[in-house]
Amino acid sequence: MADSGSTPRERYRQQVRAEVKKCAREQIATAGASGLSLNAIAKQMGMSGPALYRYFSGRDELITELVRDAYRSIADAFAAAGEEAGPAGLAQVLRRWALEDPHRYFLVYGTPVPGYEAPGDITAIAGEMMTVLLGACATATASVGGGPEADAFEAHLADHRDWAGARPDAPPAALRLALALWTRLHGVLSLELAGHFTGMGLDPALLYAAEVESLTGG
Amino acid sequence: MADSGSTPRERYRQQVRAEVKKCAREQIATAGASGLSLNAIAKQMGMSGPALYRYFSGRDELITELVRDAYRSIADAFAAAGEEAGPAGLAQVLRRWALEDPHRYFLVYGTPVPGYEAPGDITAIAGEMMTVLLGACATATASVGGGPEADAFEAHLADHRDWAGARPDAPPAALRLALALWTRLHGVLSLELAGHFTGMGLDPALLYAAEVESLTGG
DNA sequence: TGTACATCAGTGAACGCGCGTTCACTGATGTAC
DNA sequence: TGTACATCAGTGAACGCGCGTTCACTGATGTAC
Repeated sequence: MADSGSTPRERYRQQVRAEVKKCAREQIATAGASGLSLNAIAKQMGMSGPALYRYFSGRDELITELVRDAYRSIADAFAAAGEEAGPAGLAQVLRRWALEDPHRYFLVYGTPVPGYEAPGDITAIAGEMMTVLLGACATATASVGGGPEADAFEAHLADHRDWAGARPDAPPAALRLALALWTRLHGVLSLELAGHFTGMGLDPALLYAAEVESLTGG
Repeated sequence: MADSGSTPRERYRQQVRAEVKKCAREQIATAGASGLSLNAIAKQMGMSGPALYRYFSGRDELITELVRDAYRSIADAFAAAGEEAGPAGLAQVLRRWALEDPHRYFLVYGTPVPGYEAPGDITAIAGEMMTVLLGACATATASVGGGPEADAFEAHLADHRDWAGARPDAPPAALRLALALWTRLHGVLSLELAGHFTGMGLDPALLYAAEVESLTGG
C-alpha cells in the first residue's frame, strides 16, 4: 500500500484526488462521460470550482485518469486471477468486472472520442491483460472450430503476433483462442450492457456461458 | 419515392430537414454525438440558430431522428439483401454498413446514454432486422458447436423466443445461430471500429471472415 | 520551544464562450376569390 | 389577371445557464533555524 510520498500533505492530496474521481464516476453514471463537469464535481464536494485545479491540470487529465484507472482495474483483476484461472475463469473475471460498473466498461470499450488517442502507458496496460489471457490460453488445448480457412487465419495470426507481448512463443491455436475469447465475450457483454437484450427475455448470463462453453469445450 | 406531401413547401421542408441531418452527421464525425449543437449546425448551413426550430422541435428530436435513420438504414440493407443472402451474406452486409459510417454504427450499438429509452418504433425496426437474420438462419443448417450445455442453452432460447418476432416457428438451432452471429460479429466490429486492433497488425477483415466461417461452416 | 519563512489548499471574482430555447417581427410564398 | 389574405421560413435580440479556466488573494499547515 506504500503511499508514494508519505508526507501528510501528500497523503491528503491523494485522498482528495480519490474523492474527486469517486464523484466523477458517480457523475458519469448519471449523465454519461460527456456530461462530466469539474464545477459540478466541486459543488458536490462542497468546494469551489477552481480548487480542483490543485489536483488535476484540467478536465482532460481527469478523464484520462479515469480511463487509465479503468484499464488498470481490469488488468489487475486478470493478474489477480492469474493464468491458472484458465480461459473460462478469466471470462468470468471479465464479466464480473463489467457488471460491477458498466460505465467503467464503456470508458474502455465504448464509443471512442473522435480524435482522442490513448497515452502509451494505457495501451501498455491493455497489453498486460492480453498477456495473462494468452498465458491462460497457451495451456488450454480446446480447438476453436472452423474449417481449413480457420487454419489459414491461424497462419495470419502467427505472422502478426507482435501483440502477443511477453508471450511471443504462444502457439497459433492459443493466439486464435485468446482472440476469439476477447472478441466474442465483448460481443455479448457490450450488447448486454447497452441494453440490447432488454425485452428479449433472454438471460445474458446463459448466453455468455454458452459462448465460454463453445470455446473452452466444457 | 413519393414524397409524403407533395406541395412545393413540403418538399422544400423535407429537403432542409435532410440537409440539417447531413450537417449533424458531419458534426458527430468530428466531435462525437455529445458535441452535437443546433447552433453550430445552423451556422454551417448559413442560417441563424432559431431557424432550425421550424424543422425540429429541439436537439433531442434531432438526435432521436438520427438514431432512427441509423436503425432504418441497416434494416433496409438487410431487407434489400434478403434472406436468400444467407447468414454469411448478411454478415458481409453488416460489416459493409458498419465501415461505411462508423459513427452511425455507434449511434446504434455504442455507449448508451444514461436514462435514454429508445421510442417503440425504433426497437420495432431492430426487430425487422432480426427477422431477416432469423429467416436466413432458419434455412441454414450449420451447427454452432459446443457440448451438451449448448443444447441446454438452445432449450432456453426456445423457451424465450418472443424476440423471434415474425418467425416464432424458427427451430432452436436457427435461434442459436442468429444470436451467435449477432453477438460475435458485433464483438469483432465494435472492437475494430473503436480502434482496439490498431497496433496489433491484424487484418480485421480476416478476423471477421474467420468468425463468419466458424459459424456458417465454410 | 519559539519564531520566521515557505508552501500550498481553497476562495471569490471575473472572463469569454457557446449552449438550447423563446419571442416578436419581417418578408416571401402560396391560396382563394 | 389581379387583389386580399393566410401561411410559413427565417431573423435578431434576448434570457438564463453552466462550462473551463485565470488570477490575485487569504489562511492554514508544515519546515528551518
